[in-house]
Amino acid sequence: MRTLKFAVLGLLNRRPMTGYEIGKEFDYELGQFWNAKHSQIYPELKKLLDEGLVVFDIEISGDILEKKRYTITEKGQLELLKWLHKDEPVEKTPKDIFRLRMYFSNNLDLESRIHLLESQLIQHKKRLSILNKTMEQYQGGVPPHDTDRFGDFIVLESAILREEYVIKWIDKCMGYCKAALEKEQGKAK
Amino acid sequence: MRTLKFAVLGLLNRRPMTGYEIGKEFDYELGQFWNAKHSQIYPELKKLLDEGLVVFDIEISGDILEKKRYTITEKGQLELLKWLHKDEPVEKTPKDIFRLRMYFSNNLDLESRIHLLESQLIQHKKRLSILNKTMEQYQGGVPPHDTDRFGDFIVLESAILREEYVIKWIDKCMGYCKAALEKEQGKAK
DNA sequence: ATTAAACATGTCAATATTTATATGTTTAAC
DNA sequence: GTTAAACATATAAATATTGACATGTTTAAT
Repeated sequence: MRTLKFAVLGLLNRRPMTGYEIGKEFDYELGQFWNAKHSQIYPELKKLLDEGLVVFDIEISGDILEKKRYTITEKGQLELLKWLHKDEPVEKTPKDIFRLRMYFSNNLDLESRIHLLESQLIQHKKRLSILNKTMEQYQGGVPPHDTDRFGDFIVLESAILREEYVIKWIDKCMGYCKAALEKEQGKAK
Repeated sequence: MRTLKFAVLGLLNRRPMTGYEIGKEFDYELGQFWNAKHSQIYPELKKLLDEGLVVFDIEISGDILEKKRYTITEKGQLELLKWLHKDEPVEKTPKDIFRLRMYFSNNLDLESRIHLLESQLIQHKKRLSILNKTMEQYQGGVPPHDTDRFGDFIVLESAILREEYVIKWIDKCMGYCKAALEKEQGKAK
């Protein structure tokens, strides 16, 4: 349903941007829940332009480099608002390769499983610590509800809670595997 | 990286199945983290057949209906095992339309936001209650680590924890919006 | 001056996924 | 006997996404 369309419109509604800058946005807070490569962004911008939802100005950077700075049109804002108001049913849960792997993990010996879980745990803890670091800038509390910062803040919070849940789950799995391993080793004695 | 290939191999490694039955599997525990439509499954089975990773027998059901029951080959099992052992880096977090919407939610009035959050909350609570119901069958504790049930159990647990985190997040967002609304109404008085 | 990293824009091919179209059989309920 | 739901297989078209190819400029460091 062309979600990228609305991701781009939403970003341009914050401020005019070039395609490159839109791509950069996916490196920050929003990137935790949406992203696209430049090979998808540029064609999407072209489409939005054709539909009259955005316009662009050429900006010269340095001597000759032409940057296209896109601005959302009134029509674009209207479509964005309409989309934002939509009360759509919860999506089906997203695909997750690691869980798929764990679903079949009974085929792995316990040591391999523990190794895989450990590796994921380290990475998620690292990710969480980065997210927590990012959260430090919000010492002043929740940003005003009518500013862009509000959106930044709540998705960051979601990302943090998400990592916490994943870590909790991995810990549990690790507990099951370690308990089984000890039981096996006890029997072996 | 053809993840569906391994999802199918993993399922066929549990027991021989028809394409239709593979599709059904995505309705249960596994469906929380992987799924595919039959229009993707049948071509995938054909590919696996060409690659010698599965074989099939024709089974007659009723008078004439031919069912193709696929079985994983030794080669298929080897590939599956190799894939299961792979220690791959954590994926980038999956896309989520509702969070994208909330990211731009500063453009919505507080009432609309609360309405959208409320709608999501109800749906997630319902989903959680279904998952908890499913969990009831595991009264006997964690299934043995070398059985299929183990996989069923841990992904179900992950799904439950996930819903709990989402609900926690939505509650927080709702709290922010309601607080802001009260503050606004206080000012209006 | 040189160089590397970041900035900047685009297309193309391949892969993945969804939606629609197509065609039937079997089973269980009425 | 009829009917509806579930079972069963498959292809085609459209959409979404990724990875590779292609080309160049600007900025900051050395």
